[in-house]
Amino acid sequence: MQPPRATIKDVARACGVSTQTISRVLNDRVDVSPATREKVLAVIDQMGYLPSAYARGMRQQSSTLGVVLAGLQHKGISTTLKGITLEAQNYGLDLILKELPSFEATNMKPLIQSLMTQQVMGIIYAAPEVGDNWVQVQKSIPPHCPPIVYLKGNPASAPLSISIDNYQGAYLVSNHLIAQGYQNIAHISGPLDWFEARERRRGWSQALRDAGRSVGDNSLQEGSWDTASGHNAFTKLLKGFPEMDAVFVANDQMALAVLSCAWQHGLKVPEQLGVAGFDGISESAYFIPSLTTVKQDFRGLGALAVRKIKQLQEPEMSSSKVGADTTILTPELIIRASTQRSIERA
Amino acid sequence: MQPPRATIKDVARACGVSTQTISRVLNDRVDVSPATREKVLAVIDQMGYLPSAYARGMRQQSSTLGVVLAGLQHKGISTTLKGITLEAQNYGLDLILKELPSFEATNMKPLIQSLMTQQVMGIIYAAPEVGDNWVQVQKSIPPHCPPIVYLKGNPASAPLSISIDNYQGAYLVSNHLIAQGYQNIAHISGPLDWFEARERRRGWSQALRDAGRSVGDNSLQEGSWDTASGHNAFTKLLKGFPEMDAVFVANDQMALAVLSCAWQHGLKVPEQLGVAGFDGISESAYFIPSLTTVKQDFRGLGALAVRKIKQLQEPEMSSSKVGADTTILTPELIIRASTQRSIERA
DNA sequence: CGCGCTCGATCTGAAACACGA
DNA sequence: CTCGTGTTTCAGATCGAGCGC
Repeated sequence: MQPPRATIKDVARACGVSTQTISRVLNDRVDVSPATREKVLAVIDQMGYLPSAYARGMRQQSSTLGVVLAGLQHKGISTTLKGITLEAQNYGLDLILKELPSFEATNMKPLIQSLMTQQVMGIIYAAPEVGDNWVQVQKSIPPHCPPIVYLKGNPASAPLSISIDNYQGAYLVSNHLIAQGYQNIAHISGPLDWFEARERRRGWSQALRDAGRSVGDNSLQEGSWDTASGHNAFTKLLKGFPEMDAVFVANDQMALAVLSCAWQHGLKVPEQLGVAGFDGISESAYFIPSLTTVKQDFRGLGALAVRKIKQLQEPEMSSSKVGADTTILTPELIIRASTQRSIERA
Repeated sequence: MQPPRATIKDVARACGVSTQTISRVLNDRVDVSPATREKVLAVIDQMGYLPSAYARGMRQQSSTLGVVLAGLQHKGISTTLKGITLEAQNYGLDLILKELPSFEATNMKPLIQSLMTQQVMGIIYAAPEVGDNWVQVQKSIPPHCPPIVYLKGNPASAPLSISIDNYQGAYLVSNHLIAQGYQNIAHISGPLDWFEARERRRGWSQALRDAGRSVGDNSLQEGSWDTASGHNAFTKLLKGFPEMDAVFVANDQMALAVLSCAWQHGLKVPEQLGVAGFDGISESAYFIPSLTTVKQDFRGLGALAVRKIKQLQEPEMSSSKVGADTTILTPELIIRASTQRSIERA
């Protein structure tokens, strides 16, 4: 077999100095003579020595971040994670990832505990707020828990959170549909036990009411975010709300199914039916026709979360213990062909 | 401030036993009397004690997995990661994630070293094989490196690898286009410094040749996997290969752009133009028209990788040190409306 | 620059105890 | 009463690095 991995002692012996000197070189201290330092570095390189994070972690603050998320198959989640990984690497932080097996999973105590066992310096919680799982999370937080930054939930429910103004985005896009002259605007929502889904619905209904329109029960259908569910929901709307001439869909993936279904029924978009989505995934520019949507900066969201945790480590911050630190990002309306009946399609 | 976290000593003191007994309870040993065990568990729960993974890691084999990947924004990659996370949690493994900032990044030595510093038991390398970065990876592997399982690369280049038979998938779908009676079949490839892109192109050209067709330079355009690049590539094909009546696109996202562009030019799919993709992302069933594609089991790929590393830990395996352990998964052809000109579109 | 101690857990060897022969 | 046998427990050394002196 191969020899066990070299330790700091092996290096020390090979250099003819004490382990302390090696340690100093590793940590870039000044009190080592240039000659010794060079010699040590050479030996380290030659032996392929790497310090043990475990041993080191016993004496120092860890530089590991925990991330809890759910639904990696959704583009918004995976893009957020990309933002997190890149920013964490910028700051030299390691990252331990946990994924909830399903959105309904409420018992995350073991996940949080496992992260605490790893001595993480902070936790980014990017799983959606569904039903009462927020309560479950709160109950799962053990004493001595590192700071947790919550993404994409109800900003009111957590002390440290970053979210996107779903209400505002939905209001903007609904208003745009009204301005384009559409009369009967339906909504396909996300699962209504999701906070984000409820906010988007609220933006839609408020925009209609502010424009003096009535909001009937038959103009709303609930989806599950999945493309397939968009198909079902739209089919029901066609039956139950035949006067519909526009629909605001709670995410782009379901909007894709609406476009597909409308095409199969020979409905012309945007002439006979206006369609708008939410999320602003890059593919939406290539839907047929290109999709009007509300763009969220998922990547920026992830990066911001990392920076927030990093800030909490600064000594001056930890003392001031900001009671509530809530950031709300504003989404951006992107107008494309699927809602512009006045002009030629691009 | 709050008191520091409880250690095993605190628990021992509170129970009036030695730390050794606590340790035994934590590790589910048999040699603890039921009374003592219960008492200890109660105190642990009451104090909110959690063992430190660092201290533990100094004496035992770690149960942490390292994952290196690139391109989380691509659906295939994020789905693979989902497979990895869920399977790892099945086995009680922790997971440290590293993402290459770009596909071109070749200097991954620091990433691998950082993982080794964390004493990972194995590494899953799911970044694509691009250009000569394979050579770079090899050079970056320090001595005493834990086993590395490579996903999606050239199976020949790594001892431990899992990949999907891109050649076979491409051959199947190209053959299908031929069988449907399409005469002039173009290809939009991925970036040709990617192994996978070259394999798919090879499958396409071989299928054409086997059918007695010639393969001209003007029937091939290179994309970058991104939807936008599909648009460019297709525009060039329209100009340079006007007799084209079908196109095999190297991934679904670029195929979306082809459908979009064809629609803008008034080209009817599948009647005037057959279109097929690769990957089998769930949205492709809702493209207009629904897309024929080659489905890869990304999730299964990730799960398999975890199991493979797990296997290597079994003592009987490590001794037999299998020289080359290569798994090649077979992709599945999914025939949808975009290539079926004989029948009505669904 | 180095010695010796420390971090928090695990491992080793052996002690303390109960039991029946 | 002593001796083995087996169970339960403990004190002390130990892992690899960092820190004070």
